[in-house]
Amino acid sequence: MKYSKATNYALHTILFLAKEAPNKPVGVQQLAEMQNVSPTYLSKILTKLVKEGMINSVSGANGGYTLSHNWGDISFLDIIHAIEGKSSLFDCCLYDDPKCVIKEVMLSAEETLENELRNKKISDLVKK
Amino acid sequence: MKYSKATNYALHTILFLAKEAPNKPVGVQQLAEMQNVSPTYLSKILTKLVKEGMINSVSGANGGYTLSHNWGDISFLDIIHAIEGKSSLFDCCLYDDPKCVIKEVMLSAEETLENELRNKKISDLVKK
DNA sequence: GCTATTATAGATATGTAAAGTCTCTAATTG
DNA sequence: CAATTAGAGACTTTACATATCTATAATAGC
Repeated sequence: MKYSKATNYALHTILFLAKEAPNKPVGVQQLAEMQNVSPTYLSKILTKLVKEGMINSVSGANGGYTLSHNWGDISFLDIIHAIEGKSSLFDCCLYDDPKCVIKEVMLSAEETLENELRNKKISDLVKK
Repeated sequence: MKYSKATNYALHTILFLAKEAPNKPVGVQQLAEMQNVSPTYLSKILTKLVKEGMINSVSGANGGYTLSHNWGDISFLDIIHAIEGKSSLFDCCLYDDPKCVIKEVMLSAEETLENELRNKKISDLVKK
């Protein structure tokens, strides 16, 4: 099990926007070159972030992507969920036994992980 | 990203052995039926646990799998590592920037997760 | 309004890893 | 020796991530 490269691209893109260009739009071309990934693929990833309201897109010449106004609240977990989906890390017990003790342990661990990622905001990394 | 079904099978198998048959060998046939998985596939998974010393195998008639003598120490993390491998959940930064702040956050979160899973022993679930 | 630029959408392709099967071999019991 | 059981290796199938390609839609600047 691994986080996807797409998540990696999404995190780095948002961090870049926050650090380098909080206001003016940056084209996917530039963002893609920086990360050595194809523009069309990155664009597909960024569209997910747009739909979740984390970034805005502007079509047309001099367009690109900007952070949404409330970007200060964006957490690592938000970005991960936007890209990877929100389903549980662990699918246990074919017939979905609600009392499965293994499931309980795994879900509790997952919650701990999510709490830590929820408390880490992109804006925390910009301040320094 | 998800934990594999193989991990699920491994966890359930070890818990079953701990609860129902801490000493006498149980054949893969029976273990597989319980979990609705093919015996050869489950056997492949259990062989990994044998190699990590968590369970023992006995060939021949009336053979099967038993827990190793020190099974009381086996943690969720041990089993997960045996099946999924030990590599990091997050591969960041193509050129492996050692100062990447995103990587730092992700690795720290992963460590938190692993700590919780390391502290959960299979034996904790048997006592109740 | 025209053209260049840029994002979005959809279809399709490729690569890789998980999940599972099949068959043969090795070990053990009785 | 025969029956039973685990282990090993080659192989297949399935699913999903990772793209790529092409066409469409929106916007800016002239």
